[in-house]
Amino acid sequence: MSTVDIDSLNEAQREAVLCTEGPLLVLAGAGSGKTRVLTYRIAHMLSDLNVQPWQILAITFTNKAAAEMRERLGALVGPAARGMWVSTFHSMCVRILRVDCERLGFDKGFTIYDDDDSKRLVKEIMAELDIDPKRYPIQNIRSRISQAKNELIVPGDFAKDARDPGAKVAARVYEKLQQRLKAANAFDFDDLLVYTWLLLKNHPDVLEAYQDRFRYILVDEYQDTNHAQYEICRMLAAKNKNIMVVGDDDQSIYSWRGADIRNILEFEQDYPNAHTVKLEENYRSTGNILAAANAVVANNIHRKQKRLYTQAGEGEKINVYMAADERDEGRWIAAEIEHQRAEGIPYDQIAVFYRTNAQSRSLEDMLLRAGVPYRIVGGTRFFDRAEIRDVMAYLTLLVNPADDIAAKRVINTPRRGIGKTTIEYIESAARQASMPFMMAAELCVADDHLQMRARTALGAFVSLIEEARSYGGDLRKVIEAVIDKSGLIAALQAENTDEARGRIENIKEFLSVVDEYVESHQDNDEDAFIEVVGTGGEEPAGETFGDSGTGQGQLSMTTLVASDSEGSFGASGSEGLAAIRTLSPYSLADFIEWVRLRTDLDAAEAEDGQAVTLMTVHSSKGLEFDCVFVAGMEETLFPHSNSAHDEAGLEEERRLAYVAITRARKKLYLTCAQTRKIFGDTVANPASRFVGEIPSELRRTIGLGSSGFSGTGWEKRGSRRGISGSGTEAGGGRVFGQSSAGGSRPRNAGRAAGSSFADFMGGASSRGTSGSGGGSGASRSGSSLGSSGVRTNPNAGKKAAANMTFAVGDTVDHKTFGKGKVIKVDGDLLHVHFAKTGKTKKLLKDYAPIVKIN
DNA sequence: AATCCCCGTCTTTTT
DNA sequence: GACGGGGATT
Repeated sequence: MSTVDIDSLNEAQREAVLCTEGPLLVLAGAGSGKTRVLTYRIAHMLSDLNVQPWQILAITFTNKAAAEMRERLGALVGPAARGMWVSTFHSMCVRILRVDCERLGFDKGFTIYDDDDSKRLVKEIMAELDIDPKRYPIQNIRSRISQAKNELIVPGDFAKDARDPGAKVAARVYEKLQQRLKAANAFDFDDLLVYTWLLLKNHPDVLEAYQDRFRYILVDEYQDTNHAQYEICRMLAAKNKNIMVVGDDDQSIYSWRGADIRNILEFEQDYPNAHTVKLEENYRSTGNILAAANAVVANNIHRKQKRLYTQAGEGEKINVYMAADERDEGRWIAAEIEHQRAEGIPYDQIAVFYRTNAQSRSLEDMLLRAGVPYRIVGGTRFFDRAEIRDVMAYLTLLVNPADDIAAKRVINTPRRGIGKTTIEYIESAARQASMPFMMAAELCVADDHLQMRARTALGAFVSLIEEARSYGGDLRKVIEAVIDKSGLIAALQAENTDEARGRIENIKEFLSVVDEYVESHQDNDEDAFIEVVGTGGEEPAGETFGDSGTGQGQLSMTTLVASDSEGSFGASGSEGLAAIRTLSPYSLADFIEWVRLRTDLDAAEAEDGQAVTLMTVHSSKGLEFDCVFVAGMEETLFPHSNSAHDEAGLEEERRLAYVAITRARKKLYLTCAQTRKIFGDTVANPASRFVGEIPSELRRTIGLGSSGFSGTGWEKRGSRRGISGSGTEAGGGRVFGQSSAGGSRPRNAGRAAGSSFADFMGGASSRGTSGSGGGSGASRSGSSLGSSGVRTNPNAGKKAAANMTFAVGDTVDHKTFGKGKVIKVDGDLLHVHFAKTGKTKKLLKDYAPIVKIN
């Protein structure tokens, strides 16, 4: 009778699927069929329990996860899932705010500030408040503010509790930041959560409408929720208490973003009658891979005890490759990928993970040279490119004239002769009249304090924007016209450089993103009447912020928001239910919103299919591959030195390693490089302790130093037998040769293999690895991994301050300033007085070229 | 107003 | 080693 094949589930999975009423906590180990449970549960509700799709709210963390769930649901129940809400926390908040943000004093045309925008704004504010960014680094202030927002601490309370000077400064910035954001009719990422919380908290009717609408709530990756997200969930679920949360404390890797593991650990306290289900059978990985993952994460003290098991066979051992340097590492990975491919594993079943985005460079380079097709997920994102941001700023400015950051970005981009003085003049005019920058700019056209040249240029810009606001019709055509009128393309063409041509290509690519958007939202209008259920059928179309007084053609783009009439239609049918608006393929505002909440451009990836995937470990969460490489398994990189100082940080790094390992189905490779270029310097780091935490019988070491490697790298260094004299000498020479060769090589210097063959082959140590891969031919003569950096790198002598500790009174030797005395230690920051200059310098202990003298 | 060059900072991870 | 900011130069 059921359309859902319950029998294909194991007992625990079935229990979770069938338990639809009341609070439910599902502890789902890696690869235990979590997504399957989620989708089956929803399908079960829809087809067996007569639950309406719009009564279900499924929340995920990434767009990727949301897309996957939607897809799998579609496959399971087809169109029955229409109108159901599967979204990320952030896009859910945007939609809620779009409907009722006026109650919070925002206009419906609000825009979303991404990281870069918000950073610019904070920078501006700090300049206005005359705060020295040297003393109070912007990211430090921003992260304090962000933390406060995640904890739902409003500026007033934050200021009250501010004790240290940094917090006090942050409090001032925080207060002003919120004012400025509101004036700009903008939310930053954190605000989306905070304001949604405020809305629900202060407007019981709104809250109730959503509570009535969302009778069933499902939250994925619950271990990654922060306090704000937790509160929003709690409020939404308070009435019906039908909330299911799924998570795994071992996969909590976002504490730096405010994720609070307690949310999952204390779920049972929040909901005393909560049902708990544990999914402990792993269906993904081989026995060895799972055993390795379990062994690593077992070193964490703060975790829920659990045992993940599999019925699969042992499978292959885990391969640990010791590379000479990061280029050798990339080269070997490329060769091994080809090898695996020859064995029948398709490219898209192979992934290479790394801890930091910076590592992707050398990996990319080597894959490119080896001709291995790859695609990168995340990293320097398409939408972060300057030219794309420029285009976006133009579009944003049309929809939200109050967006000062957007206005200032494009007022002189491309150059049109509006310089610093003019901009500053407009700024002060805007501040005095407390009006948006753009409005002040309009007035300044007629201001004779400004030079005629500037006024003419300004006038051209203002009318350009005003004219663009009158465009209407097909979204793609509108955007094309805006780009054309902006002069961006023309300016790039005039540059006539390869770089500029690349940028033009990117803008063209952007237009195909527009097409993609239009296409994928085409059918939204048809089912909008299911989805759009108005609280009061309001949603006035075409109303925009502030500029109604300026006359001129009103924004026809927002007039084109389609679902208005249908919204009212829906409202008449279902009184009191919360309004949800879908994205319209005709609305510029909706398009901008869509782009803003999009972090990955991997929708376009599906077609090319045949490529290896490169990404950070963080973005790998939730995915799986037959064959996984984890590059850069070295101390200071993974675990990252910034996290390795305290136990909590280290445990999170370990969970990260756990996530990486458990992505692999059949084959797992861990690689580390004996030396690596970081900040332009060659440094040597021992192998990651996480490698050593994998029982040696589960792994097989290949490559350099495989004979001498005994596993633990870090704590055993120095006592290692493998440090042979000859190896060290060879290593030293090579490092020297390599750094100069590497330095002179132009990046992306084409694929002319002939000229760079020697370069490609690198140093002597990589001789055996280039061609057929497999690592069998790798040199075994090299020095052991983990021999100290000072030894292998002659330059490192004065740079190996990392992991060293300093105390007040220590004497240090600085590469350029000579001898100095530590007079203050402030975390990683050292205050050092140098006799030679007579000055006190603040140095970061991990970066400064200093060495302790005893 | 635009460009160039020097300097310090920096790289965790993302919605 | 890259990038942005600040200052000097054109």
